[in-house]
Amino acid sequence: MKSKYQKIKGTFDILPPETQVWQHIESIVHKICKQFSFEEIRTPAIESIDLFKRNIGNETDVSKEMFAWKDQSEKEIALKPEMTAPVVRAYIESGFFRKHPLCRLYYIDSFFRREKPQKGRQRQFNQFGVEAFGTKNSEQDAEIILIAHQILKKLNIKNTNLSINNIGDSDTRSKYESKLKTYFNDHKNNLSQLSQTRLEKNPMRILDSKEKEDEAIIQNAPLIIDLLSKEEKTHFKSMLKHLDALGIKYNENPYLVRGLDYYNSTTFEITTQSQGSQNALCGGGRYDLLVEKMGGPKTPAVGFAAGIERIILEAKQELSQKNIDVYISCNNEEYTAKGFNIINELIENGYTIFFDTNKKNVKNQIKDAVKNNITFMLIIDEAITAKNLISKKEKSVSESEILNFLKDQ
RNA sequence: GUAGCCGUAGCUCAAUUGGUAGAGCCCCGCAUUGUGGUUGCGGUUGUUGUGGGUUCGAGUCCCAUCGGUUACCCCA
Repeated sequence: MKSKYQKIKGTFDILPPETQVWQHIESIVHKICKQFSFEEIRTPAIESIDLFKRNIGNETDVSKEMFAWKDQSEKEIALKPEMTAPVVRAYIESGFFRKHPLCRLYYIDSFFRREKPQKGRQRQFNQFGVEAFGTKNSEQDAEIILIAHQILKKLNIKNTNLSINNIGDSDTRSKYESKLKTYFNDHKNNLSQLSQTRLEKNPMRILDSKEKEDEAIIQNAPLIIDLLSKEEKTHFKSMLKHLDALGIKYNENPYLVRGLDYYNSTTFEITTQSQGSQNALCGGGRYDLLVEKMGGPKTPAVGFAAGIERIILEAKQELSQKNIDVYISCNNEEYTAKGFNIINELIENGYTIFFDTNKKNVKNQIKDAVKNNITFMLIIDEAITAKNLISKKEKSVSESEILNFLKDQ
């Protein structure tokens, strides 16, 4: 049907029965996070635009892709494009760190980015994620990865690939970036056309290149791990040891270096092997300096975020049928009050009912009930007929006998 | 932001070189079967995404626009 209105570009409705899939994922996230003693945080959909501009990364790129506007008092507002900055803001603003030296939070929420929509990439999209503040120990990095691993496992997502790297501090990174630039410049003529333009704008992107001619050059590129401090190397090694102990398979990926300005030390990403460029399910890492940069006390932190839309593309879950216990037919207006009283009692006793307020004729109601796999049917008129649609038993009952009839079958 | 492809009933799709917009499923009703996953008959649903243009005539050709999709850019 043609609607007078249509949804905004890059947004989508989640309709039944697909809502079941979303509920399923959300319940698993809640459950696993709580098992690890992470607590849920919810923050506003809108924030001051500076929160993101200043703290996420390249200022112009970031603001270009945000939904932002000036409100009536000329204040610049943005719909949140991600959750780390709002969580850190709330963490500092609430003084939470005073009560909880080790603060562990998780969220499930919608975010907004004004990008061109693609498969698995919408303008309003949904993520869940966790953030742990207060320790720089490698056990916390490993626990974060374990949570992501457990959630994906419970969602029955197979063929995932965990890539891990350590990118050191921002000093290391800028050193590495210039080293990389020099290296690629030396091999400029052999690089693909695309990568030659990247060389000026974003040399680290070349490491992700899919062009064949770039492969060999990338393989011999300098590695960031060689520039790491002794401390960082130890941290990295012990985290990998924890993962080994857990039997979690990983890939050391020295090229996993791009990302936000605020990341340091551990970074990781979980991808699937299915095709297409949008294959990252989950990404995260350490951001030990962000809390301090945003005006809080010096607090190390680590976390991840996972895209629910992409996970749904991977988790091909079977939809369960509607689970209705009792089909109610009450077509005679004279007995509507009686019908409603029965319905109310069934609900209070935990039954799921379907009341045909359309008042189709009884024959078609029976067909309807059978088609929907409903076991019991109550036909309420002057008398009440209770039917078991499977055993085909049928009985005329009084109002007080209904519950017994349902139990006995 | 750039480029390619696509848009017909609630869904899946037809419609010859431009010539009366259709089918299946779903839904609704009637009958039939042993009142129940059967079968038969009948019925509803469209400004062919929207707006212009060419033409005697446009779902079909042209332009614009909106939306979807794929690749690039980017990816918090």
